[in-house]
Amino acid sequence: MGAQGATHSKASAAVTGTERPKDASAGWQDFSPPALRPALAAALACFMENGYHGTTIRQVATRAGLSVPGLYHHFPSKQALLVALDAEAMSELWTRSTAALADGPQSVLDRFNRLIRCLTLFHAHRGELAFIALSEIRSLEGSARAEHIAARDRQQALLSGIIDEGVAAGIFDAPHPRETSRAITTMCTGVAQWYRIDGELTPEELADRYGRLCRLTAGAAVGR
Amino acid sequence: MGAQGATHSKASAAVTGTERPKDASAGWQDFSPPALRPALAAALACFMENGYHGTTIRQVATRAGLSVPGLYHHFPSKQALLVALDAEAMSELWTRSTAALADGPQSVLDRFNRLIRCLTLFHAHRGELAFIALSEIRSLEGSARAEHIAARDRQQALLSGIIDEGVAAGIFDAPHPRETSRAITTMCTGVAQWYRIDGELTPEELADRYGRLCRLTAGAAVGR
DNA sequence: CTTACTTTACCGAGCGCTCGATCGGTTCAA
DNA sequence: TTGAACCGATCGAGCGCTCGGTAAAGTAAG
Repeated sequence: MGAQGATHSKASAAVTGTERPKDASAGWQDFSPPALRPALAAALACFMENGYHGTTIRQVATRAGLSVPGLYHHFPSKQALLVALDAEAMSELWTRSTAALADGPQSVLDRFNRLIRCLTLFHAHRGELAFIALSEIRSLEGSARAEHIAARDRQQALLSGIIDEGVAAGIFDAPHPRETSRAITTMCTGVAQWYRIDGELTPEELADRYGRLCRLTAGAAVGR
Repeated sequence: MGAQGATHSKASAAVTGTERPKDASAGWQDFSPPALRPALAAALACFMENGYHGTTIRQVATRAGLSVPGLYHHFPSKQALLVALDAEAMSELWTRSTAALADGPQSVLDRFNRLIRCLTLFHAHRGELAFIALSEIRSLEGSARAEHIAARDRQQALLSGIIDEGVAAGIFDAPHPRETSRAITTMCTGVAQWYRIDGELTPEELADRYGRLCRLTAGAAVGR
């Protein structure tokens, strides 16, 4: 765990260009508006189809209904599109995760359940954003990659901290907490790779099922 | 290096010739030689660093110690390099998995344990190959993509079939076998994303830990 | 053992094209 | 009158790929 204390609402609204209620404690389960600027939404769709290097700025511009210079009016480079998408993904997940942890009973199992629910809902609702942020790390240039990795480690520490707590308290039976935590993270981020919002399960149903699976994996008493 | 006697062979002629022992039932846990032709090994290294679209033919050629036309003497196109790597990954995993299932006691739990062990060992030892096969699906053109997906579904069916059996037999407690099977697959393939062969754990230690995690996730009696 | 021919393995040079990015504009609401 | 929003035309660099060749090893008839 680290000491990051008072890092509250920052540049997220500036990134999306839209104002959002941003309740600090509640609202981490609300996912109504995608809320990406048109150029970013177009870039996200293109990156999903062909990857960052497989996408041309002409494709992004066409998808955004712009000419190439029109696109460059909003973003200075192709790389900036990727960096903005990545920052949006990481900051939204962090904001929601910390809100979920703060919102409700503070027992280890309660916080574990809410964090798993948050991770699952996020990767179901924001699957494309999460997928690009995860799969295009190596396309991030210069300091952007280091910043992404720092954000990812900080995020990962939320879960592994809770698991360590749970093991110490005897709530979880996990002889190798590192692998347990990594496996659970992988399960949840993996949702972004296959879940479709128009499939059989709602994100909430999925979150319930994954909650149970993750408790099992962590060696907790089952429940539900 | 290698003062005398011991024949730690370079064996590049045999490697290029693509002959392998091919033990039918045992040997699915043996992972000694990477055994890729030089051009393929170079392509794999480049794709790992920059992805398929982010890699140039010139980079692959340089890494293989060849000129560009020299590389094209061995493979007809950049796409053919990717297809060959993908086919190698999928067929090796399939061969090992079916061998693991056939090799030993046939109870549901025994087969489950061996398949998980096989999946974990493969993704630990052949992480780069598995990672490219998983992450560059969308870079496969034409029928190659459909063939990859067919191979992947066939592979996935091995695990989900066993889980269905186990649920029917009361060995596993999994009210939603589809999600359980998908979660376990994700956990095992995820190994390729973070495991380093020179890290703290040997592949065998990792396989033991993941075996326990997967039994927990499937709702089996724990063991070990 | 020579000679003639084939095969394998490669490379220097460069083709046609597309890439990300830019320049010098025009439009239009405030 | 301004400045944000936008575009047609185009740039140099670099892309995947190919052309025409060379050097060496293999093959086999004379």
